[in-house]
Amino acid sequence: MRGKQRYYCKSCDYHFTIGDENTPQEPKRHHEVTIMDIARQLGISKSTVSRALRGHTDIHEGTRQMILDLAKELDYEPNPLANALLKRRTNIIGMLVPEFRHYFFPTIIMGAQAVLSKAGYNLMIFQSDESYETEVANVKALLRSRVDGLLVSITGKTENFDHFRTVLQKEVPVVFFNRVCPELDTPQVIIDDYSGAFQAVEHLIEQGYRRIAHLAGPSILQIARLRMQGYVDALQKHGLPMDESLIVYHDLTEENARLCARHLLDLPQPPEAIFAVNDPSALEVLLLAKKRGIKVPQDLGIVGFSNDPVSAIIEPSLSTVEQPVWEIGEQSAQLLLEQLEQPRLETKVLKTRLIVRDSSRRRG
Amino acid sequence: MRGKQRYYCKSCDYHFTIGDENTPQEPKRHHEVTIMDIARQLGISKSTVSRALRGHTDIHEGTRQMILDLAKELDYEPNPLANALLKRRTNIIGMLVPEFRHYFFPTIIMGAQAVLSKAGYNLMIFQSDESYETEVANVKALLRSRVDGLLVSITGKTENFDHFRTVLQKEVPVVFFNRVCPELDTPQVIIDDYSGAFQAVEHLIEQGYRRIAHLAGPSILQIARLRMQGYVDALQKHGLPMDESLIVYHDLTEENARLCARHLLDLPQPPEAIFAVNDPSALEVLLLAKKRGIKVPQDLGIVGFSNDPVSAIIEPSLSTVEQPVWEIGEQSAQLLLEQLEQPRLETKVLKTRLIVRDSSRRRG
DNA sequence: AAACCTATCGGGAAGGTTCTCGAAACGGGT
DNA sequence: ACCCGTTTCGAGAACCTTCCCGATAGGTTT
Repeated sequence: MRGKQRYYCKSCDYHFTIGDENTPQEPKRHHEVTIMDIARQLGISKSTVSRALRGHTDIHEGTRQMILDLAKELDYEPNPLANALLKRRTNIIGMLVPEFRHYFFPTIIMGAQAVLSKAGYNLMIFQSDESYETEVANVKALLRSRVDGLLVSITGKTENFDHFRTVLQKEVPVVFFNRVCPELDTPQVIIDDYSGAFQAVEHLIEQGYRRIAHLAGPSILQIARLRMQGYVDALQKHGLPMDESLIVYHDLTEENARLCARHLLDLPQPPEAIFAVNDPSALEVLLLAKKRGIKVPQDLGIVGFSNDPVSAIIEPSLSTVEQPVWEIGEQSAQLLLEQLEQPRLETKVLKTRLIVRDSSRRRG
Repeated sequence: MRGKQRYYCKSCDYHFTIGDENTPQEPKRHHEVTIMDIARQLGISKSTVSRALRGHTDIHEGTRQMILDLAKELDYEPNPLANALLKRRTNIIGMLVPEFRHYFFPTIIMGAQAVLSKAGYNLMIFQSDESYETEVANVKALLRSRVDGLLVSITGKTENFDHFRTVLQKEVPVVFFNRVCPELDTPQVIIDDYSGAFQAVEHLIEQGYRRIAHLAGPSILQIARLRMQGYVDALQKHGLPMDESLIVYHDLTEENARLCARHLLDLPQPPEAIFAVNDPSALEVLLLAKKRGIKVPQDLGIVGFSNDPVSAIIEPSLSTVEQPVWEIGEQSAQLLLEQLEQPRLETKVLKTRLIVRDSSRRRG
């Protein structure tokens, strides 16, 4: 069996036998080692090889060893394409994020990747760049690629969810994280945005700020609505009036955040403090205030959301609401893996924590 | 032809005909619309359908329309797995970066993705986390996934390149960018590190700094060696002595950068200025200096490399050498696409530009 | 009328794997 | 010597597509 003449094609890493049959079969033009090669050399069937490699039970121990040895010697790698075609499983997870310039989504991706690669899945990442059309196109592309599941954080402009309905119709599981979809029954990973925002605004009130503005996100996003609600309720709890003119919505792009910051500081009666929906936009406020010589925190208090690393090193350092970013990735991936086993609805809510820094501390 | 009774399985989005043959064939358990479905319903062969869909020529115009119409009606999507299996092309490009917490690599990825997705390729991204073992494992995983090509930036610890030799042996094209592999004949996208570093150090000298240290990268990396050489030559040109004790190497991790920064500032006779191999490490120096009350730029000049957005907003703002990050991604992808057509050696060198900011300006 | 040409289409293999079903082989019991 | 249960293995279909090679039909030419 094992003693046959084996040849090795150096240029392309291909092993083959000559005189196996009486036909001196020459090496095929392009050779990837397949289970058929192993079977031929061992004079057995491909079924047997497949079973041995797969660790199936009813295989003679000697035969299995022969196969395993030869497979290692030939450096055999199973072809995932053939497998995927047969099993309708690519072992690829699609991930869709709005952007990854800042630290937030990259970190989530890393968390997800850690979990998924341990489970034998690879990641295909797309970014919608806050464009609804791109998001739809990306979902389509992901579906075309036959990914096994989807990890999604939607854009700030996504109002129509038909593209995700298509996904669910094809029985491809979807887990939303951070920016979730409220009208679809899918598992989600979110944080307690409401209480995070509430704490942040209450903290500002405690520091003596009264006219507190909110640089909000697009109200179609749940995170934006919840943070807004936290803001509103905190004001109300402390008997402060809510001034509509102090609420300004932005679409989560950098330029737009800059515009909104200017709008707020240009107000005839500018706010004493600003609670921003995320750190990048809070940062825009902070930078503009610095440029104009507005004293932070004395004349303007600022609190952001998410604890971007920049917030700690900017001067004055930015108060913010920390959220477990890496863990969001992990949990989302974990949830998706469970969906792949058995679909069931589940929402994970992670905790936030207020980090008070210099941008909002003007007492004790 | 078209008038046959068609049924539609709502739960799984499957169209089928009954009474097509005399056997009332019921819908298969799991149904994805295939070209066979189209062929069956039209009473033609799958070859014809395939050709019509592929835009082949010798097909009757009427037939083609029928096929195209039905394909659209059934929402047919070609199965890329079957195609990939047959053509040995997955249309997936593997990308391997050391990390993507900072702005640098994410931006490169975005640039590459823009080019690749336009060309019909998808991206599979891995990060080695500055670990050689992870890099090797990732390359293997990418190869197992049968990617069509590789876009790689190596770790700071990669001395052995056998894993990339394996890739080339399998005739999978590789393009290195930023952190390239010197001993392999592959296309690369780099920047003029040498002159960038030279300018940076010369600028420090012009500002009157004399004892200039270099927080270097691992010397096995070409970028680190070139930047080091620029540093050395700039000193020499201006007749400054080179003090070995002022050169300290770090492995590009954050913790290690912090250690090295401390080491430099703890020196019995500390440097007057520090040129760092990249912005994140320059930032560590800056932060430590601030913490210790060392005046920047008066008592310590600092210049980084890469122009991370944080550098512009930190206080004092960080002088740095700008490089066209997005373009590195674009060009790498472009080069890889060319490799896929026809392998040929090419190295693209992009320009850098010194940006002088507050951390190094103490004159004029 | 026979031969030929062109336009259009079908059959079947290939790509690499897994899985079902069934078939040998072998040992032991009667 | 026959039957039966196990153990071990092989044949072939299926997954979905593309492509090569022929085949058929109709019309055209001689």
